[in-house]
Amino acid sequence: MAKEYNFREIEKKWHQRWVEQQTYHVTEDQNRKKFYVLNMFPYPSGAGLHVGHPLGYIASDIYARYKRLQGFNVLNPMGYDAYGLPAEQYAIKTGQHPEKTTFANIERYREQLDKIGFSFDWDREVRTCTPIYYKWTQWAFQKMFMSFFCNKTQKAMPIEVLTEHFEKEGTGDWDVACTEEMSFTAEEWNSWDEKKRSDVLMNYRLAFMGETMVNWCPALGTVLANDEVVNGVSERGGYPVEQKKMRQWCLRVSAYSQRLLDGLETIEWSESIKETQKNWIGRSEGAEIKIPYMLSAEGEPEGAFTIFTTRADTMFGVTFFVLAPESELVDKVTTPEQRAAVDEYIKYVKSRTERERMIDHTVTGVFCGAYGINPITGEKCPIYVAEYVLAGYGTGAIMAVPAHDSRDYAFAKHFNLPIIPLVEGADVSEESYDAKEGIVMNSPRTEGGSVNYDGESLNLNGKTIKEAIAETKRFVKAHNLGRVKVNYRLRDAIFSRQRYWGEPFPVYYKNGIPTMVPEECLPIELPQVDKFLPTETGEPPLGNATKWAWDEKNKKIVENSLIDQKNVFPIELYTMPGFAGSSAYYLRYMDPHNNEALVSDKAASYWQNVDLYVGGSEHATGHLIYSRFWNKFLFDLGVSKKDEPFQKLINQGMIQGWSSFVYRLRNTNKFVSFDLLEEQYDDAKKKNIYYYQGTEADPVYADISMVSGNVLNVEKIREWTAEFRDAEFILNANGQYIVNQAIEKMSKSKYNVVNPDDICENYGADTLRLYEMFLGPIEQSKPWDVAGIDGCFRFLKKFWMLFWDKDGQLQVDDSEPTAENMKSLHKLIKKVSADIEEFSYNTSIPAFMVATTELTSQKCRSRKVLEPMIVTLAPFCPHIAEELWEALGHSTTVCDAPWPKWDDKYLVESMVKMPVQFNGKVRFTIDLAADMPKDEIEKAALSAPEAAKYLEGQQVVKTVVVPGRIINIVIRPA
RNA sequence: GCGCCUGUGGCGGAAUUGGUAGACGCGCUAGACUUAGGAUCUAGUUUCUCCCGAAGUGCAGGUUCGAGUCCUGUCAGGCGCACCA
Repeated sequence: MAKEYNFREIEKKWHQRWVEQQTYHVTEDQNRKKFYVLNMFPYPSGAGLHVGHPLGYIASDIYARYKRLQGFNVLNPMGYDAYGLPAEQYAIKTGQHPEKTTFANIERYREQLDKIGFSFDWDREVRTCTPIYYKWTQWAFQKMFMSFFCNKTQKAMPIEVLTEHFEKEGTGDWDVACTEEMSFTAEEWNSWDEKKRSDVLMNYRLAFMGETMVNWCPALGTVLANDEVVNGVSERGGYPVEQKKMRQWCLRVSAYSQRLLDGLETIEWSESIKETQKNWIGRSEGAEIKIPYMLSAEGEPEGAFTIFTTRADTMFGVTFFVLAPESELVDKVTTPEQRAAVDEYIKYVKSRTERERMIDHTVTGVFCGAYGINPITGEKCPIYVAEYVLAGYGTGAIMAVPAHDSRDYAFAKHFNLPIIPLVEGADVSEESYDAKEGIVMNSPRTEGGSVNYDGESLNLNGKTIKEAIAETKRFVKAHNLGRVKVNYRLRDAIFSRQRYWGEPFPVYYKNGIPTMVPEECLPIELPQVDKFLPTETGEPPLGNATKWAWDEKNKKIVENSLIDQKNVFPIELYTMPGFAGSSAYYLRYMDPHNNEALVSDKAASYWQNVDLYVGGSEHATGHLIYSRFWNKFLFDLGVSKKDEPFQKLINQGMIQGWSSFVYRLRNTNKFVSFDLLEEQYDDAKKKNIYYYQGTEADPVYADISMVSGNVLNVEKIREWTAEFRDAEFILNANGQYIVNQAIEKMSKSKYNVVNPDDICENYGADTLRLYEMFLGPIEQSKPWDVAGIDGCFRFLKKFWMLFWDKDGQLQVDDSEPTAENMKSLHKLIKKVSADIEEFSYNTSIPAFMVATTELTSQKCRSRKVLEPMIVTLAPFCPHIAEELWEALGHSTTVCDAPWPKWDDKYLVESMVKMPVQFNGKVRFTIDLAADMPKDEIEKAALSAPEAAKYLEGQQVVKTVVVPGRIINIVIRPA
């Protein structure tokens, strides 16, 4: 009887063994080099793991195991991003405490993960919702509150440094990051009371409370960060989002804009994700220019506002100015005559949702009545209010150059404003010329068309646009008309949410002043509430807590009834957003049980930062920005030891599922087979509409388990839900019901989820691991398709049979391997080593298959070949590798074996390959030994047996050695 | 509109620095062993052609002795940002 590959027994055995022997437990071993592998930790959703989740985990596990075999001390932890909206919404619906459902989901995740055989060190598990973990989230927030950012040194510093400065010099000319630029003297600062100083400091703190425009989602009852809003609706749930001015906690992420941009140059991330971050940060170099304005066409200027432009060269083409409707300036520049029109316009703008504004780009706007004076030309131009100018970017005011900006152009055409071309040869009769190329003209248009400052007036005619921009900036700066300015699109992150299931803020309100709970009292634990909804008075859910007040003297949380505003004060009702807990978790893994520090200096110094980070690219503008920001702050504090948290990033693609649709005739309970429907494209809705005998049919999801191929199992779907039980199914001529299929993201709501447990059950974890890697390049999205899984399973069976004879006896001996054996082995080692380094695991699997087939047909028995084979396979399929390793008589785990080294000497078969004739020449490819001199290459080529048949009877005229490994031999027929 | 990425058989996808295109798997075809096979094994499988042979990596050019790979243009698909001045 042959010995069967019994994966169930093998995998169960080794899962137990690994736990008993703590095979994957790591400590800070100073004698070994560290390697830190990290997966983006999952949110434990109620749906459990699907086959897409493990894709990245398997890829990183292979790398972690490979690095360990190479002798590195590998940290490969796992945990849970446990705060989140779904658990809270489930709680609102059912009354179940989110902690209960979250922990239940975590148990389920753990069970599923354990089946796949990862090398995680579970002793280091973190859960963001546990007090021991979020203590350090709160701690970091407090540190940010107690810090400001110096633009000169580009570093965070303690806020005391700034207050000392204010006491002595007021604002002075210290360039620090702030919400709005302020200017006050030391006397003023010293005269202010505590409340006023607190308000002023909010302008500088890295974590601050600010009155800002926020994305308010009424359906979710909370504010959202910019990256949580997609196409004007909430990312979760797809509810409408509106702009609202609210007091919220914010993080001054924008202070780090330049460092976030510069850091991208030092890390190994894909170009596309770096590009996405660059776009999101959105650096633009330009100039701010002061524009004096007057309320009537005659008279003296009454004030000035500032505009921002990247095209300073176009100052001579300005024909009007535009303010954002939300800008505070609007009020000042509106004349009594225009007041009614402006008010009405602003009312109109406010009535529009974010989404409407995004989709609809019709030209709207209104004249304010005032005129701005162009400081370069001295011309007076009308000031408009229009929604195409955004309050949040630049100064919320622009100079309009219709000839060279398409938005200004559309506006000018609509309101019949003049258009002045400034570039030679540019035709602006139909559209604007936006390109930054060409020679400047009309600048100035006439003699004296350029205002003289201190004996100098600007003339740009004949210059290239690039030169003209530089020259104008110089001019503006030299004559104090404005300043050179770099703007960033990156906004500060809104850091508070009106929800229950999140980290509470360690903040109480002392007579209206936000005050930090002392550090030694952390964490402030999330209070119990009986309802998870907002209170009747519209307070956030924490308003339902009855014991949520801070006793300042006794330093503890007490009943709300004790609030007296002398010793006992109310605690913050907001909670932190999802990204709070996930921003520094990689540091916590280094030292997860430490209650004295986020991470000890010793652990942080040893592990440094994450060498390899694996996760989805959907976090490009969220987590991956926040986390880099958070880390840079902690780096400034000296807690983190590296400026960038994630050295190398691999974005695994999504595994998509096949969704199936059945079609219900509208207002009936009849379902029609897809092939009987007529299809029509609807331009307005941009999708296909289906009809059956004139009645429209609506798609309904059918669970993937009820479909084989594209045929629906009608009996099964009847049992599925009540909706289908009594339905009538109209079948096609073959008596089948055909479904429509589409490839979509795997999701519970689309009924297309494939669970990895089934694969583990039927084929084993090793096959699942192998197959997920074999599906295609790790970074690509691809649909799940079980078609090829048998191939992987067959391979493992073949590999297994390499070791056992017909009677189930081990057939490995100590014989010397043949040259052929060694070639098969070393080819494999070379290929797999290179593939793992480059994350192209999908191509190492064929190499395994080829080597196994070759060694099987060679009847290889040699331990010297088969043992390294096992080690090479171990990162991919650890269970089968362990089993065989043990069978070969080893008492230690295969994880501690050395990774085999390949040797080229077994691979070079012959010196000369591929002789080809052309134009009287013969061309050879030669495998070069390391430093072979040129004349030896020639000699080898000419004397090679393969060359003989081409060179026989011919006269060699010339030989040319091309750099690389090509040699051309010119011959003349004898 | 701006930026980034990708185009190779029926399918997923391979092809060191430019060097025999289509590895490996799926599917398909034929055969073997079988009562049977959706088990296993063997052979074949880019296209055209009776064969010899020829063509062939979205399309059109270019560089090169030689291009899937490099360059230019173009088309198609995907992703990101988007009245960002």
